[in-house]
Amino acid sequence: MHRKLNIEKVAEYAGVSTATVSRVLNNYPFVKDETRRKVLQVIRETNYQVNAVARNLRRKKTHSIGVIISNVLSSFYSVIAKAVEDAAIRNKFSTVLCNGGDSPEKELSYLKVLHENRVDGIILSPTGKNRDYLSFLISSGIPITLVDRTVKGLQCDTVLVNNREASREVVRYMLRQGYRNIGFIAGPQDRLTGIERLQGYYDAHENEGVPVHEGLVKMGDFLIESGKARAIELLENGRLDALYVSNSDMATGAYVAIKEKGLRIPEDIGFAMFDDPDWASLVTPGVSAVRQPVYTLGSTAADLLVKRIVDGSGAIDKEPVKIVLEARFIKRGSV
Amino acid sequence: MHRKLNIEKVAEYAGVSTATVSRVLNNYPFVKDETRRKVLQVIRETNYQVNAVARNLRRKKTHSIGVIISNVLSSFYSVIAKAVEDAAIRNKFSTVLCNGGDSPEKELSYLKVLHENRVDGIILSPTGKNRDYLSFLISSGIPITLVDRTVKGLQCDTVLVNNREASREVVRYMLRQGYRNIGFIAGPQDRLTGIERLQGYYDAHENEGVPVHEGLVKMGDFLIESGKARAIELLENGRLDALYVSNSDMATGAYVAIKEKGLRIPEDIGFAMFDDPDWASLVTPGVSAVRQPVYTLGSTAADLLVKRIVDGSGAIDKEPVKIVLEARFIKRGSV
DNA sequence: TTGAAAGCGCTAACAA
DNA sequence: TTGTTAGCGCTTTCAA
Repeated sequence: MHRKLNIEKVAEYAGVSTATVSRVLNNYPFVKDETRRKVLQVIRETNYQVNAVARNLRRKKTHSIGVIISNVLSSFYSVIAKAVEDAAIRNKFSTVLCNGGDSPEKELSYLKVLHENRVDGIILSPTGKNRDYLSFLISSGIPITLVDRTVKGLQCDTVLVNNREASREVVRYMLRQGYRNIGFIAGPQDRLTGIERLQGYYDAHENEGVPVHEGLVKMGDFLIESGKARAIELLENGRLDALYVSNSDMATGAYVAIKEKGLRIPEDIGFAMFDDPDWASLVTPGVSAVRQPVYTLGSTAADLLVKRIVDGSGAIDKEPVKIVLEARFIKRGSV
Repeated sequence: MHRKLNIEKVAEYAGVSTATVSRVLNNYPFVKDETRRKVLQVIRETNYQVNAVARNLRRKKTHSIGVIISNVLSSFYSVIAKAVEDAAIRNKFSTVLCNGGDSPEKELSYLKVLHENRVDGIILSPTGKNRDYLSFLISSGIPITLVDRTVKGLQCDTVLVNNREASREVVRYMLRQGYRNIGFIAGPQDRLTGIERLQGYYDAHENEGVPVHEGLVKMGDFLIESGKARAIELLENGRLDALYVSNSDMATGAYVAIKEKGLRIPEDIGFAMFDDPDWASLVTPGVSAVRQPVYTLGSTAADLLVKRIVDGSGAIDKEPVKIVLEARFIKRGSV
C-alpha cells in the first residue's frame, strides 16, 4: 500500500530529479531516451498517477468544465449531458454534472460550487435568473456557454434551436392539409422553448389566415401526465380534428389518451409533436415530429466553450457567439 | 476584474491574517465576533469563493466522487446517475460523471482519470474486467462501490437487485395463470443482469414442472430495435401464448410489434416485462412489470461510499458490504 | 483569539 | 540534457 506515492518518490526510485519526472510526464522533448525509459518504467511499476490537484493548482487550470442542466432524467437533457461529456473527453476535459432542477437557488449554489472548484468553463441551460452572478463569473474569467435557453442581458456564447420557426412549419403543414381545429398543448410560458413553440402555432394561423378557436390551446408543464390530462380535455371538444403537442413527454401522455378513446390516427384525428422520441417512428402510422438536433446542441456548446478556453481567448476578450440550430420537421403518416 | 482574488487579498482587505480568514471560512468557533463580521463582509463584497483546488491539495481530500456508468442515455443509468448526484450533494460531495459505454478500455481510462483527480471514492457499474487495477485502487485507499453488476474476485461494497428471484416470480405467475408457451427475450449473457433474468425464467419452469419448448427463448441486446425484431420472430411461432421481455427498452420494441400485428393484450397474447417504464402504466391494459428500485440502488451505493469515506474507515479497513435490493412484480392487466 | 510559517505535489523559470 | 528552487492558495500546527 503506497499511501503517498508522489513525484518525489518516483524521482528517487528513478534516480533523477522531480523536474525530470515532470518533463517525462508532460512529454517534454529534450529528455535523454534512456532517462525517459527509466522514469517510465518506475511509473509503470508503481502504477503512479500524477496528482492532478497539485498540477491544477500550479497551472491554474483544471481541464474540467461544469455542466448545469435541469435534470439528467429528461430525455432531452440527458442527451445534452452525453454530448457535452463526449466533446469534453475528446478534448481531454472532464465534466462535473449538476442537476439544477430549474431552480434559481440551486442554480446559484451550483455556480458557486463550480467556481470554487475552478472549472475552466461552464455550460448552462439557465433558469433565466442569477444574471448578476453569471456576469460576475464571466468578468472574472470563467467563460459560460448557454444552451437551449437564454438569460436576458447576459453577454455570452449561446446555442439555441429555432423553436418558433420549426413549430410554425408543423402547424402550417397541418393547416395546408386541411385541418382547421388543431388543438395545441403548450409548455410552461416562463421558458424560451415554451414561449416560442406556442408563438409558432399562432404565427402559422396568422400567416394562413385561419382563426384560432377558443379553447384549442391548453397549458401543460412538459411532463407526461399533463400531456394526458390536457389531451383528454381537448378531446372533449367535439370540433377537434388534430392535436399538436409541444414536447415528447406530453405527447406520450396525449397519444395514450387518444388510443384509449379508441380514436384512429390519422383517420379520426391528426397528430404531431415537437421532439422525436424513439416511439414516434416505431408506432404505425409513424408520428410526424420535429426532430431537434439535441446532440449537436450539446456538442456545439461544448466545442464553443472548449475553444474559448484553450484559445486563451478567455471569457471576455472575444465577441459572444450566438448559434441557432435548425430543427427539422419529419413527416410520417400521422398528419 | 479580480484576476487573482485569493485568501491573502481577503486577509489584507480585512486587516487580518490568512489564518484568520481560513478560520472564518471553516466556521472555526474561536474567532472574535467582530473579526468574523469584518471578514465575512469582505468576502461578500468581493464575491470571494475559496479555491477548492488549493484546499483539496492541502487537505488531501477532494470531496468528490467519480461515477462510471455505461451510458446516461439509458433510462436505467440516468436514474442511477441522478440518485448518486442527489446523495452526493446531500453530503456536500460533487460528482464526476463518466460514460464508460460498457467498454473495458474506456473503463480503465476513466478509472485512471478519476485516480489522477484524486476523487475520494468511485461508484462503478463494472464491465467485469480491470479487476487488478480496481483492486490496486482499493489498496491505495480509494474506496469503490459496485452497482448492479459484479467483478469476480473483487473485494468491495456492492449493491445489487435480486434479478433472478424477481424474474422467476413473473414467470411463475404467468405459468400459474395457465400460459404454457411463454416467449422470452433475454439480454446479453455477458452481464449479471442478462444471465440472472434468463435463469429466473428457467427456474420457474423447472419449479412448476413445465418444459421450455424449443425456440421460445431469443437473445437480445437490451436495445429497442432488438426487442422489436426478436418479438416478430417469436410471434411467427404459432404456439406462443405470452411474451416476457427482460428489459424495458426491448419491451418497447416488442410491444410495438404486437400492436402492429393487431394482437390484443391479454386476449390474444399475454405480455410482461422486467423494468417498469412510464408507459407501462399508461397504456390499457397496464403492462405487468417488475419494478426495480433503481433510484434506491444508486442512492444506497452513494450512501455506502460516502459513509466509508467520511468514517475514515477507508477502502480496506472494513469488511465489504453486499446489499441485495428487492425488485417488485406489479400485476396490471396484461397477463 | 490571532499570526507566522511550513508544506500539500506539482510545474517552470533559471542556472548549470 | 538535467537539477535547484520558488511558488500556486490554502490549512494547520505552534507560539504568542
